[in-house]
Amino acid sequence: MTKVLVVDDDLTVRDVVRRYLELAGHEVALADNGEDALAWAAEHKPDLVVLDLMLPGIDGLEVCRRLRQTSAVPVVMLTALGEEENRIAGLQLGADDYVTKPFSPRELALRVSSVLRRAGTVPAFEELVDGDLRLDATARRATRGHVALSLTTREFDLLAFFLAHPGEAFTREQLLEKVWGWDFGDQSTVTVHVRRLREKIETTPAKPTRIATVWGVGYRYDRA
Amino acid sequence: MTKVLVVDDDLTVRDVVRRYLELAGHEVALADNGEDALAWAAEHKPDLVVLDLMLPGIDGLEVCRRLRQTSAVPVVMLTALGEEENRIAGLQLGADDYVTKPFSPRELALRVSSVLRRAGTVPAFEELVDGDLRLDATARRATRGHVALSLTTREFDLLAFFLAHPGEAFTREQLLEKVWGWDFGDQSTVTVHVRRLREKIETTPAKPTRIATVWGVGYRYDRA
DNA sequence: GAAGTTCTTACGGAGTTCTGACGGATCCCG
DNA sequence: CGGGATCCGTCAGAACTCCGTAAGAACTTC
Repeated sequence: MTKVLVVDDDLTVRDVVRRYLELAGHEVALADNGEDALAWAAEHKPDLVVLDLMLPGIDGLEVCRRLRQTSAVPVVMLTALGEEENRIAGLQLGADDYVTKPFSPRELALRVSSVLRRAGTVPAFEELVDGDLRLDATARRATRGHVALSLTTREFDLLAFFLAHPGEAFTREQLLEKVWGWDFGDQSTVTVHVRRLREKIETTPAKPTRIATVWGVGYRYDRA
Repeated sequence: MTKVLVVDDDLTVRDVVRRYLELAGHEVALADNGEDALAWAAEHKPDLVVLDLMLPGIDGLEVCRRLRQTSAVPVVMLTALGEEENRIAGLQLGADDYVTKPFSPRELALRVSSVLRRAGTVPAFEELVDGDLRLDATARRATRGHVALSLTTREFDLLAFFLAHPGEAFTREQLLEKVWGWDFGDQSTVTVHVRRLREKIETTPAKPTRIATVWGVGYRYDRA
């Protein structure tokens, strides 16, 4: 498991980012200021740091500079619009990528994965396989036998989660939390996505053999 | 047997939660305030704590914090809707999962099992086995030999209870209380469900060998 | 054989899941 | 910028499953 340190003074940002990174399989630590971030990083050696540019006390640029004095840890910068000059400075200081606020958390998670891959922290290929079903997490590509499945982002995430937890029953609420990252919401969202996914991976969608309905509970993925 | 401590100031909640957790095979202790909970936990080392956020005296967050000072016991938080901020704080303090009130007791039991599994307290698959009958609580799946049994929720719960208490005779009233969680009700409900269950697990339903009728009393499960 | 108990069957309501459709949002390409 | 396609979440109605109840038949006990 890769350790990612997220540094931002905004609680909401921290929380959203944390959730998405965890969803992507990272272990996440949080800090709301530069001092704590540096202290934590010195002790725990994170695999990557997500760093807000604007911070109370020591600002992001300075944090980045100091991080680089002692390690080569990859850094992804969060910059607000109109901080162009700083962003350029950040890149020169060795930030490996940057994301502009307001940003989509999913995009951030993607960039983080991409940087980790480039840095060689994470293997280039991560596969989930069950029977003739094959899911390449890195390329975000799915195949059944030799046929490519055109799954949407959500469908891919959902199937990936199922493949990672075969034989375990989950409620819609749990799936909503684990896959969508929502704490509340319409559970029929799950129902419909399961249906769409079945449409694509089941031989007979009306009589599913892979994604089983657990009546009164939710769904369960059964290995072939 | 795993020991679970349930902390809630509402008697009804405690009672319902207790019943469902016992049904899932846990040993349950109750506390209605933080002080008692901490004292009990210090002495008895529970495997997991179900903790209400709103408590008289020491609140749930503080209880969680103190628990964590002395042990790594997993915590599942109960939060009311609209306590979003607290919930987030709870997770940061190390709650392993949370359930929002009003919650389905069945879902809570599922989450508890899930957390215990993640924590490694409990093996990945918890099975009740008798002869060729096999009942997987995690997957909520039942098989006989290699054939999957399509049990309904009630049937599953009923069979699980029987398998957990083989050779012991129960009155319909007791079953109604232990499995249904009812304090009163039509006892023929039990009769009919036993019949339906026999239909699915007995070789010759009319001459049952597993679920025996104890005339004038109720039923008893006999190991194969 | 009578009384009490259990078995069996059937039914309707409640709850759950499935299905198809719709409108908004986003992305892509011209 | 526009236009089109895709994807996503929501909804409402249909279809289905499950459950509790009732009522008569069959069985056990005395």
